[in-house]
Amino acid sequence: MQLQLLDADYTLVNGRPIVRLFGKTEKGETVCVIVENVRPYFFLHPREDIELKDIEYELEKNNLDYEVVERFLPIGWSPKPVKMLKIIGRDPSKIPEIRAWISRFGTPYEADVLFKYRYMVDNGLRGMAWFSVEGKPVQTGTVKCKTVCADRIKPLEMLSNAPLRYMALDIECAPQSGLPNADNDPIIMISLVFWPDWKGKSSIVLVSKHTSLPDCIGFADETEMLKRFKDIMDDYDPDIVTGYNITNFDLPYILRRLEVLDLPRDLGRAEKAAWARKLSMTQAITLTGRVVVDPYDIIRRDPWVKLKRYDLRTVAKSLLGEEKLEMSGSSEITTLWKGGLEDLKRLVNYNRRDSELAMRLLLEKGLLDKFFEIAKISGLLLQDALGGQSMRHECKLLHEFRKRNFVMPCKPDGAELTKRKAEREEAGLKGALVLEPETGLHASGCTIVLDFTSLYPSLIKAFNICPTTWLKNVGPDSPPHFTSPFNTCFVKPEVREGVLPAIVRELINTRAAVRAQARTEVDNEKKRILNAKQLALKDMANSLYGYTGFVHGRIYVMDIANTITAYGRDTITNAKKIIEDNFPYKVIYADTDSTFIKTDIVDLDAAQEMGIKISRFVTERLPGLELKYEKLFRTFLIETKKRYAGWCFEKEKDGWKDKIEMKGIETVRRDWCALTSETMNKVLDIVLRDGDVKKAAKFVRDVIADLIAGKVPLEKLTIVKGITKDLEEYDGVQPHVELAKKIVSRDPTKQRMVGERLEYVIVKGNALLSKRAEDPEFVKAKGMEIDSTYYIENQLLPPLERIFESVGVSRTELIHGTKQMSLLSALNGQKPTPSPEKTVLKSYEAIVCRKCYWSFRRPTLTGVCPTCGGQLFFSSGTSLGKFLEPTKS
DNA sequence: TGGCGGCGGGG
DNA sequence: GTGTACGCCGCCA
Repeated sequence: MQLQLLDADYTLVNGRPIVRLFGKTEKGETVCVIVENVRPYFFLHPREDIELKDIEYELEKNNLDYEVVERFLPIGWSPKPVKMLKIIGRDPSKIPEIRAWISRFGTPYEADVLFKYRYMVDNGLRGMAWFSVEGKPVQTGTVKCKTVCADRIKPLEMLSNAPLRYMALDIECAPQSGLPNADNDPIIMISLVFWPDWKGKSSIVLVSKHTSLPDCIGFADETEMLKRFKDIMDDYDPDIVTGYNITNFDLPYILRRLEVLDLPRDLGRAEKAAWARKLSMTQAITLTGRVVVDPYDIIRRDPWVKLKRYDLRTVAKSLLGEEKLEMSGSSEITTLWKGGLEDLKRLVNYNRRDSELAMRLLLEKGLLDKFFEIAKISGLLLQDALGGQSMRHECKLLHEFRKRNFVMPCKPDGAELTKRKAEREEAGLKGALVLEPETGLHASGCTIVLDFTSLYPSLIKAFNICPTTWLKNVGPDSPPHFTSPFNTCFVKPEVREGVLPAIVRELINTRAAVRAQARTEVDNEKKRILNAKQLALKDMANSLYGYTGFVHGRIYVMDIANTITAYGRDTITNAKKIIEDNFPYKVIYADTDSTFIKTDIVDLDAAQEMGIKISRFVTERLPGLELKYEKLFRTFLIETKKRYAGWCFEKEKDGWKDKIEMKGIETVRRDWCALTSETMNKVLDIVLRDGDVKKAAKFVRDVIADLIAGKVPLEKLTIVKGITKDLEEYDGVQPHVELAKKIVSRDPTKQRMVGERLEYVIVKGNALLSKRAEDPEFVKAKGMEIDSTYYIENQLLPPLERIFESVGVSRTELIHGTKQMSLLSALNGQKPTPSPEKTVLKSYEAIVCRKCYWSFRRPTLTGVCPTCGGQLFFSSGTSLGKFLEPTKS
């Protein structure tokens, strides 16, 4: 039988552990493979002064077996392995105790590896990978699916994935007041969406009162409903359980309700009760044999998805173009629940839609694809592959260390952690090099961006950087080695290839092969898997460096993390020098692994050609590394380190494609109103595409004028913030909290505002700013006036000022000529006339008339503006509008 | 610049 | 379950 490994756990039978592997056949059947006769173990490296017989006595006393084995120590190069004890126990859960007392004899290794992983690693099994089983069917009474007792298990190499069953769920509850509390507030409704269908239905809504609405099942009460919910779980038997924010809300809530109502909680494929453990903020839910997938978790952590908010409404809208149904908070749910048939119908539809959206996000956006591959590469079970980065590397390293006869250190305990943190505090981990940018607008020629491909992984590989190759003490007898810019030494690969370098090599080579394969693959399903796989390989390679500097990691050695970044800084500095020594261009900015080269080339094709030429030139001179042409900016504006925007051009099959690209300059932020975001975008657009700073400044003045004239619609001025706790609990004054208090005092039916999301605008008045937050509807109804000064000062100008300052337009110039000028000056006690000395000049590309904004390439002979006689000042790129050649796009 | 405090998603 | 772990943003000094 061939199975794809979906999940695993262990359980004790007659005091002895058995491993249970939950696998899927090619046809989608679920099989639980039972493995007997596996014992927990770990390694002990005894102290020099300890005699074997000292330990032997203790081991015997505690009914433990042992073997003397030879293993390499993980930190620091040594030519020979050392003698260690492999301590073999019986009950995995007893290992921590054993480890605690045995530590007085030496250093334990791998004493904290989860038992299921111990087995998997020892047998070459990886999550979502295939394996073959020979065995006999058995009945256990504890596992709900077909069960086989294994005689022989062998890992297999297969690309395909078994068909899985998905179930999305969403609950509703009607709290009496405020936030729902699982101890008291019942679940009123559960929507379930199935893929593929369950009994011909794609969805069903369970309702905790009698109803005859279509595709619904009504029950006498919550208890009956929950009983049926579990029955459906067992009957449909999903592999994947999903739902929006289910890990943090729905599942823990359901589990608590089952507990309160004294109902069984075995929602998985075995007898074990499902359980939720609280981490720092998020929880983790374990359903044996199934995988809980929360689209919220995945989307929020996806670096490609940048949204203002990550609620289901925003996410569904932007990723699926789909709307959530209208519902104005939990108080409305309670109202509808108490209402008539139409109300119930609306609630049911609302409930059903949320499950549908979660399911669609998961399936249509292929959210799991990459994680399947991460599981296969790292060896983690799918459930764990959905978690953080560190576990992936830990698992991968465990596999690779074992293959080479190395042992893995345990995770740091509290004392070790304190030590590491102190060490870091003192010596510090020096990061990447970020060059001080030449701020301002660069518009006279294209700015070329060249990136080192996978810089840190390449460095690890090129210089054999690894704890296992690290020469702690270098002497005349030391084997051939590299000496790093951090003054650390690593033996050369011909002496021994490090484990990290080997992992990186495999990841990089496999990725290249997978990408090549993906290009020629015609089958769409296979192509999708291959693409997910290359992304997973890239993720793994790029985050390996991070693991070497991860305080909670098993191979944390600050010297190694420091070595990698030191090589990185050296590399980028070298690249800059090579470029500037050999080409007539300047590197105006560089960050970690990318360089920005300013040229005088206006033609896009010529600029790209030059970029490729430079990248080849540099690559030839830096062995083991590749500097690659990335993209070009026709115009490029940089404010500070890490904050820039550019008119980006990328050549595609059907010609040049352009867009405005921004890094660090946020045009969307949840505490900004729409007007700010819109104005920011428009300003960058004018500056970069038209190259016309004066036009951009005028645009801002117009917006300010509209604002003062009250012509800006309220919707664009609305700021949204949520009330998260009882109003009395807030200390300090915040606008939305003050508004909530007002709403409560105006409307006695409103009790608590917890959980409400408030929209507000700031109105004119003499009171403190926070006290002047108002409900937009109330403002409309009462015809109140908004506080334009607030919007200009606090919303519009701060982000805009930074942009304009970098192109040499000061705040005073920005608002010059608007009524606001005098208004603000009066407020700030400033002189109303712009003072030229205060004008910020950072980049000098043009000379502009202060009065009419006409611009010149050189200072005029008279020293004043020939058109209007106005005073001239230096600016950057202001005259661009006149000499920018139209491009092919 | 750095440290502190609050908040996220869900109903 | 042989585990014990956030990370960003705004405010204020």
